[in-house]
Amino acid sequence: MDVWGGIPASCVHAPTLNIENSEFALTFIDKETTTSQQKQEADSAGAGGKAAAPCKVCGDKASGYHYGVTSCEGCKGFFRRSIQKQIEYRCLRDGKCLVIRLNRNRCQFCRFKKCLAVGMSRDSVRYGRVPKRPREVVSSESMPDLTKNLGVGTPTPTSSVEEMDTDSLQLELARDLAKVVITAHRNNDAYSEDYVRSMHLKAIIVKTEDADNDGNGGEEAACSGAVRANKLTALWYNVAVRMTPTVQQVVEFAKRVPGFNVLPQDDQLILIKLGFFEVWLSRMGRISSEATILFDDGNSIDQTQLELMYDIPFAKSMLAYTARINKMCITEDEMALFSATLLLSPHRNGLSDKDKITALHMSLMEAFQFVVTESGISDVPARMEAFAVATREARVLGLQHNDQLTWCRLNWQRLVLPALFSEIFDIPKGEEEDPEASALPSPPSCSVPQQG
Amino acid sequence: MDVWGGIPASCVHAPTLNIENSEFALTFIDKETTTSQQKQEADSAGAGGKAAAPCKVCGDKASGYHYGVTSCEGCKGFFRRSIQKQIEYRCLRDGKCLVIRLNRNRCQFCRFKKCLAVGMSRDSVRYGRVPKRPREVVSSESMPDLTKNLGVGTPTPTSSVEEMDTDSLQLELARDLAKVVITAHRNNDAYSEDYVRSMHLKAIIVKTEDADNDGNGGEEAACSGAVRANKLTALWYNVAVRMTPTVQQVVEFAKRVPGFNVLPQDDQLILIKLGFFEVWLSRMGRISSEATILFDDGNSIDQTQLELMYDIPFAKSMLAYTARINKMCITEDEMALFSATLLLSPHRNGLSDKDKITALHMSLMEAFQFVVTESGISDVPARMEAFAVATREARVLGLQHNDQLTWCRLNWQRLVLPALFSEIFDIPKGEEEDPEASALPSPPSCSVPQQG
DNA sequence: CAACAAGGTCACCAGGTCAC
DNA sequence: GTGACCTGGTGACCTTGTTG
Ligand SMILES: [Zn+2]
Ligand SMILES: [Zn+2]
Ligand SMILES: [Zn+2]
Ligand SMILES: [Zn+2]
Repeated sequence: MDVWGGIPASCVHAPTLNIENSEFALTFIDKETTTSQQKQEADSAGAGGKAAAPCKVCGDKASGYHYGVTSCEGCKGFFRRSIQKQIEYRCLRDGKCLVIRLNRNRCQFCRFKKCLAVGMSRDSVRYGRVPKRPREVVSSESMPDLTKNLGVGTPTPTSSVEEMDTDSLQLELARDLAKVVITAHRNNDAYSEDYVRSMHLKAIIVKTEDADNDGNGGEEAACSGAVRANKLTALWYNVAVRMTPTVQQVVEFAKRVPGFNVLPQDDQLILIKLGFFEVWLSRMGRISSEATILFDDGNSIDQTQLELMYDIPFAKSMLAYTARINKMCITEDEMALFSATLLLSPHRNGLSDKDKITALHMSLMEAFQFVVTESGISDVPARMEAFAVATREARVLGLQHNDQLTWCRLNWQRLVLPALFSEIFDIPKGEEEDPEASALPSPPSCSVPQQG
Repeated sequence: MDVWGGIPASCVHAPTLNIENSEFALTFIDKETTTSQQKQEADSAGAGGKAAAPCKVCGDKASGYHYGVTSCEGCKGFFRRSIQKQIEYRCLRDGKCLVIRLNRNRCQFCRFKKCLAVGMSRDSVRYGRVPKRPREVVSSESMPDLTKNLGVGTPTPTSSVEEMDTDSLQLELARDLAKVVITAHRNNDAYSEDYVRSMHLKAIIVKTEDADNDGNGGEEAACSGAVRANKLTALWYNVAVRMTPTVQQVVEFAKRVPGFNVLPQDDQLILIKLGFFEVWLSRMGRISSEATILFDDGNSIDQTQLELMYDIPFAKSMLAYTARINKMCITEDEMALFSATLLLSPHRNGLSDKDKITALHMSLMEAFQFVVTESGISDVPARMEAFAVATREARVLGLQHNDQLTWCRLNWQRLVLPALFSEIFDIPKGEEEDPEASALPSPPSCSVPQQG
């Protein structure tokens, strides 16, 4: 067979082919249908078979649903070892290694980061037989106050996220959606743009007002158990008091994001509970520097204090993230859409109506892009990519944050925290019989990027 | 020793090839693998007594499966040290030293070369327990859905796949496509990333081996017709011999790009014939400088020689292009997608199914963008634009190259060129005479790792 | 029960070590 | 610089426990 001979005249000068020599020519473009056929039968199998599920972490063949994520045996084992032992991984490069099957073992740090990023968590385990409808385990128990806050209202002009046809229609919808989200943000944010601008410089000069007003003095005290506990109690109180109003704002904001309040109540709760910290920290980033986090009342908390409340890597990550946000000089319109996309994340564990949230998220991303485009910035894709990077970083922080609350959950009895704060972070409160508090998972604590 | 002028005079007219006198770095691959280690393939079966598995590099007793190859402790350690430090080896002889246990420490260059040739690579490591059941890899060559989607010609699949939205599905497809293309590239490229890195510096120090030592003295000699013809004959021979193995690799690569082999045969041939030079030159750019083009056997060709083979502007353009590519520090993953987009260019003349190729090209561009994004580079759009510029430059070169072959096509009778080379560049070739043609470098079907 | 996932197991290999 | 040897991480299987 003359593979070269079939070429159109325009391409061929002399269609002579020496079959003798060109044994490569024969293996060339020839058949090879044997292999492609055999793999088809192996893969497709029955109609609609779902044999080829890739690992969400590395893309290898997944062996099942491990720690809340479809993953392979390797990543499963790796994640298990990582959370069992207190392993501090470290990236030898910039912390952005690509994690694929071929090189997943080159950088443990980035592999673990990817595990967290795709949602792996000890809390996300699902035991027993797989449910018919996608459903997972989360502490979705009764939530009196928070539930009440969410209410039942449907006052927003929710544009149905059903069918979208034309590009222009899509653009129209994106613009409308953006407008609604921006308004919702403006009505539920303590900061005006001017306020942010005025505080921007102040953040640098504001003295760190120490929160330990318990009179124990020595800030570098050896942190004996008692002293440390007292300090922590005061710290958490001061932080919680200043954080709690934002919970209210974020809930109100979420309610006004079109489509949010038609979601199942449980899903709404999950989105708020798991998304709040990311949104809060992003808001903080607007006026915080890389040395401190500044609250809206002018008080700030510095790295030392954060390292006391959380662990050192996480504190550093928090500050790195706020510094990143700060550096981006995000406009309030962008912050509105960014917050919405953080909240309406379809990846949260336990969501029952993932499809709808995915659709919502897509619409929000379009609106986000619209806002960025309209802002007149030169390089829109770069800006969107910067937000994507920030989103990933925020997601990792959000996942880790849950584990950072162990001390609070263990010492809830000595803490004085606003009810809403305790609820949103699953911290035990009085009147609840909770002898199992000690059975909470121990802190995996892991590793955290340190780069700026 | 002068490689480029090293063709015996008797070869100029007579078709008898004496490859013994000429460097042929790639021949050793074939020689070794086919003769001494034929039964090596049986090790994967693992049936019964497999007592003495020989090292694929030196034949010593292997200690296991290291870097994707059954090898001994010595070669394992040698390869590890070679890729850890930036060691540049150099062969003191002709680059085809036999590597066996007794003399494996005689020439590091040839030992490392052999390691690479038998498939040693960081990407090929196999961790953990050896699978008892033959492993089913998702990626690699099994992508029925992807192929189907690409084959239909609609880059935006609308069919419902599980519970994925269109956007993430498209991203999923891009990722899968990228994975397949990258695997195809890795399996069909003489250079591993480690090899490129190790050769990178060497390119600078390699001396330009001049071609004119034919005794005519003055290098600026007026190049009388006969002299020039002899020089050109030798030059073309040496270049062609070193270029030809890449043809096979590019063909194999193309065949593994999803959707390629469902194209009409004629279109496949057109794409390869018109795209090969661009892909080849891009590959060369990885290890070439702006002064020379370096082949994988360590020999290089400089501007003067290029100007002899082609014309002066084209030679300059070639070197400018390789310099550009070199400067971009393209990763192997990027090279994979870049090569694919070069090959699957819908603009080639004579294509019958342009629509399908256009769709393929679009999908590849998405996968390309995905790879660049995932690489963690800061400015993705700028990077993509750089590749777009390179693509345009390559296209111009590809078009011009066809005209640069005039001398070859006119003087085909005095030339001795590999059949495949003549075919892909439409250089006339004598009828199937040559009983000696079988002495041609046997098809280097070499070097494909293919671990089990 | 059957299906399914966490955790354990231990055959494996990358990388380091240190007499040569 | 080499390679026999060691240590620690890896992942294909296996065991144990949970859930429908
Ligand atoms: Zn994995
Ligand atoms: Zn890394
Ligand atoms: Zn060996
Ligand atoms: Zn040598």
